[in-house]
Amino acid sequence: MTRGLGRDGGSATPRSADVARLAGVSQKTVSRVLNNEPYVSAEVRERVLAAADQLGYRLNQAARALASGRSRSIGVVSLGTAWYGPASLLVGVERAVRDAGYALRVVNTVEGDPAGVSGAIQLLIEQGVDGIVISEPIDEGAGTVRVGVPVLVLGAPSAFVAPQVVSVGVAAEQLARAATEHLLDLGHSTVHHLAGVQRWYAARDRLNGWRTALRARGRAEPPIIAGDWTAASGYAAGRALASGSDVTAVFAANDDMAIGLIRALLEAGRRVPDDVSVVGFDDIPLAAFVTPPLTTVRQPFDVAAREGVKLLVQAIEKPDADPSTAVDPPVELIIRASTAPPR
Amino acid sequence: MTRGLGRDGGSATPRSADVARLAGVSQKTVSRVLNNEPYVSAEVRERVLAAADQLGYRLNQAARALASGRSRSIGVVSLGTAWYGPASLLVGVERAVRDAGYALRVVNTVEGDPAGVSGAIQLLIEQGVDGIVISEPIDEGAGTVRVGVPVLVLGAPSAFVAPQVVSVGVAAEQLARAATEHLLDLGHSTVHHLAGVQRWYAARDRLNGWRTALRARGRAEPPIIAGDWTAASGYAAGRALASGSDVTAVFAANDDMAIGLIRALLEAGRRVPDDVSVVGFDDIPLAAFVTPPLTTVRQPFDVAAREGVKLLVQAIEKPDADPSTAVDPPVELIIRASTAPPR
DNA sequence: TTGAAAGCGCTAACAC
DNA sequence: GTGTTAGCGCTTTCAA
Repeated sequence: MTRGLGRDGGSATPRSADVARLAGVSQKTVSRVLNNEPYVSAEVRERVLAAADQLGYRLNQAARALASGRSRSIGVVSLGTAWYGPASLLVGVERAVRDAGYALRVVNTVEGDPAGVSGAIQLLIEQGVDGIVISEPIDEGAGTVRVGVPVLVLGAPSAFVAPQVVSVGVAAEQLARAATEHLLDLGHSTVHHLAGVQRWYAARDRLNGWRTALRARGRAEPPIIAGDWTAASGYAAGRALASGSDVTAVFAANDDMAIGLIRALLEAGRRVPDDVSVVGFDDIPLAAFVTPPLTTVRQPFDVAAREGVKLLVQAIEKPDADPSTAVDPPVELIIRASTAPPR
Repeated sequence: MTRGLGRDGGSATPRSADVARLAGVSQKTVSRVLNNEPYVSAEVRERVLAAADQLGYRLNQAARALASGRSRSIGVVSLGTAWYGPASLLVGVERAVRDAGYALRVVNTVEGDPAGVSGAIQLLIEQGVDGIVISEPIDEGAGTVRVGVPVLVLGAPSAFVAPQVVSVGVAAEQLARAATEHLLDLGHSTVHHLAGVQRWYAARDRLNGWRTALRARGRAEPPIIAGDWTAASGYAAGRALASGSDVTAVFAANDDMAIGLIRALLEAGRRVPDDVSVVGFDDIPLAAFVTPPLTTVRQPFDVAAREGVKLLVQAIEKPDADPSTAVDPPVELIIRASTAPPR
């Protein structure tokens, strides 16, 4: 693989031996300097760095990976959607991985893909990643997946066997509970739940948080309304719900469904929040600008990604160290205008 | 780099020599089979494949990259945001790259990052990518960037010097023109434009399309309203606009701004579309579910990504072939309820 | 504190 | 059709 200016950018790509020659040292010394190894005199270090700079030298990562057995790259398995949650998580992961000095490789899974997560992991393993991030896992019913490198599961614990499995939550359950309690605190006798796709652990977490809040106060648990994360499914749920006059409060598993739901409610002549209060989940950028502005909860994606990757890198670089546990990020409930006390 | 089950998944990771031994052939023959090279008898091929399967053999990509000078990976420079446009493009690129048999490496740029796009490209080059995708480039004023591998620019042409530069548009200009013409066709005497950040080529394309439509009909060109892509900036623009009673039609450079704009208009007592018609850009999943449902245009992200990556792979694998040009995807205008004839 | 030699696991070029 | 011989550009011993 050619590098620097690349394929045939005029002169041949310099290698570490060229740098060594120019600096008047051995090739190994160049390697030492480039890897910040000790036992190099400051004077030699300077000389090597200057030579490398002069030549426009860039390290060949493939050679390094082959010789060292480590690729300094991390792979992420992400959902192949442009939805706000997964997309935000990916942005956070990229940032954290780059800051840690690793390269990022991405493989998306698509709904209905037979290979699924384990297929994506296989692809990443072949590419020689040092660690794997599973972003917002879904339950594929495939049982346990065995992996030979440390794994970080972001979003919800899942079934993996690996040298080390780090799991960092995105506070979904606490947030769902907080959202439900907000509605209860407002005086609603109970709260309906418009759920996400239950194969997603994220959907289960939200459902569990809702259920926990209800039970803690001894409230009736209304039948769950099934959604599929899309605004269209929220809209369909809203049409069905509009006829049930006993519904005064709904907690939707994401903002898109909440917005679809509200639209259907409005069309059916039910006012929000006067007749029905609605809480969403995600705090998408638009949440403050829909009508009415949406009360919702915000997931700490950036914190989760940063903390999680930190732990993953630790597991990669110090396999024997005790896995330190991640901090629980603060729960953020954003109260806007889609919730009010019942009439 | 250890592979297969990985780091220390019980037994040592098998190499091609192990497969060769088991199959009773030379190591080179294994290589031939694995690379689908000709001149291998069907019988031997079977035997090798069976042996590889039995051993759970996985090719070591680092070794392959080092020996062949090609990494079979493509790097993408993307914006570090979870916004719908960039996120959709990334999903499309990942899909297309994987389907082409390449691995994907991602480096995001962040607003205000001094290294910017050229820094991201450097990182990718060091990682040994065979080609680079620039997703939705922005003008950093850094002049021309030199790269040694083929480059695909997705969204708008930009300044690159590379062995081959492929540019595939996402039809932004035609779509902006169609959006503006829709408003004109409805009978509006002119159309205001709520623009995106002008450093983004995407924003310039939309502005140009709007301007072209106006000029083609000899209409007055109202002063441009500056936005920053966010709903908040659309909201601010809406408040300012609400007082100008001459405004009857607005084309916003994305849906988020359109939605913020509409909200401000509504709050100020101006009805949409009765008093003011609004067209957005992107067709985000929520566009159909806001109030009123948003008339907008849809960018062919998936087509652009697929076509673009096809051309890029061609440039990588057949550097001397004539660069075939991409097809122009069809323009899609989605008329919903935020536009109507002026009163 | 530095250097020489020996691979890492593949593909490339050439022989047979 | 198949095998042999050399590397790819680094890191890892081990010596000095």
